Amino acid sequence: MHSIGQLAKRVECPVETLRYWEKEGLLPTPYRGENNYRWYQDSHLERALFIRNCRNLDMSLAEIRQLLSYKDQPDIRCDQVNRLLDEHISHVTERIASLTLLKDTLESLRQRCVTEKNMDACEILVGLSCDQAQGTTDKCSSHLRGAHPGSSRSI
Amino acid sequence: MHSIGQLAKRVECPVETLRYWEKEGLLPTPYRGENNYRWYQDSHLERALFIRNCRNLDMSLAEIRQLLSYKDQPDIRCDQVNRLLDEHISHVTERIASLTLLKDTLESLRQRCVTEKNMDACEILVGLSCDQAQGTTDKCSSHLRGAHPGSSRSI
DNA sequence: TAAAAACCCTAAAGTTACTTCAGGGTCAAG
DNA sequence: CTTGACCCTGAAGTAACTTTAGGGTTTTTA
Repeated sequence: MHSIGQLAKRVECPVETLRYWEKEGLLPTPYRGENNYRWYQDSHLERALFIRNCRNLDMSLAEIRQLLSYKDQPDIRCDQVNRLLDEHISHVTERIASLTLLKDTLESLRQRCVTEKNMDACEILVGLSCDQAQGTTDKCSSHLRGAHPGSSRSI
Repeated sequence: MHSIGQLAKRVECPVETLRYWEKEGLLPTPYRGENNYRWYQDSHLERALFIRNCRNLDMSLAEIRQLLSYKDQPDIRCDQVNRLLDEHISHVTERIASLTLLKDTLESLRQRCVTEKNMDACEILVGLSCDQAQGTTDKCSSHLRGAHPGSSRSI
């Protein structure tokens, strides 16, 4: 039996995140002591590790929910797991490609101003003001986050 | 003079986004007709294009706000613009590196299940349940989004 | 000319995956 | 017995919108 703090240490995530996963139905509700504290079994630990591993692999909670539901039906075929993973991999691949394009655009934009000029002569600002589409218009990545995520998931 | 719908077409973004940028102080409040409709001038168009271009380059609204404030002081030196861009480029570079690592991990995980097994024998699920940290623990990218952004910014 | 379609408005809530905050119990150590 | 570490809940905040609800206006079509 682990307290929520102990579980958090083992899983290397904040206590609040565990409570959040529980509220979202990803982590089963644990036993409560008479002081209303949560007490977790090893099965909870395993599940929490699974979730954290998936999150480290940048899967969404929706994807993880899917995966968990597959996992809870041991008798069916696992090709759906394979498919989910394949799709996730292709999303990541797409995102890499789009960010690489982005980087090229940013670097060529940066090249336009190598000397220190005044603002009104800065070629970067000129480049940004024009009507041509700059960078990826990003039709692809409706699924993958871009360049400014929330704060980190460190312990 | 453009109506908000016309501006949205030119800028290739939803009408709601323009109203949002205005509320956030990025786009100046336009003239209002007697029916309370917004009417934009060419200066608004230019500004909106600037913002959209920056967004296409995956800059945050905070970064854009900075850039716009530089732009509004034509007499000062533009080295701050260069610095902002350099930082943004390095964020994007970091994110690419971390996603590339991620992809490797995902692909090696995917290799573990090439045949169709039952769920309880699926090596992928086994791999995801283990205690070892999988993928990037992502200490770097407190600034760059990951793999699941909001819905796209298409028109 | 009247009704339907297209366009405009505001304010508020929803999205993701948490984090932070406010306010308050519980427990072990000194 | 009090200080600090730990636990609880519920609500609000984060980014950059999107969606919804509810309601005007203008243009088009029948």
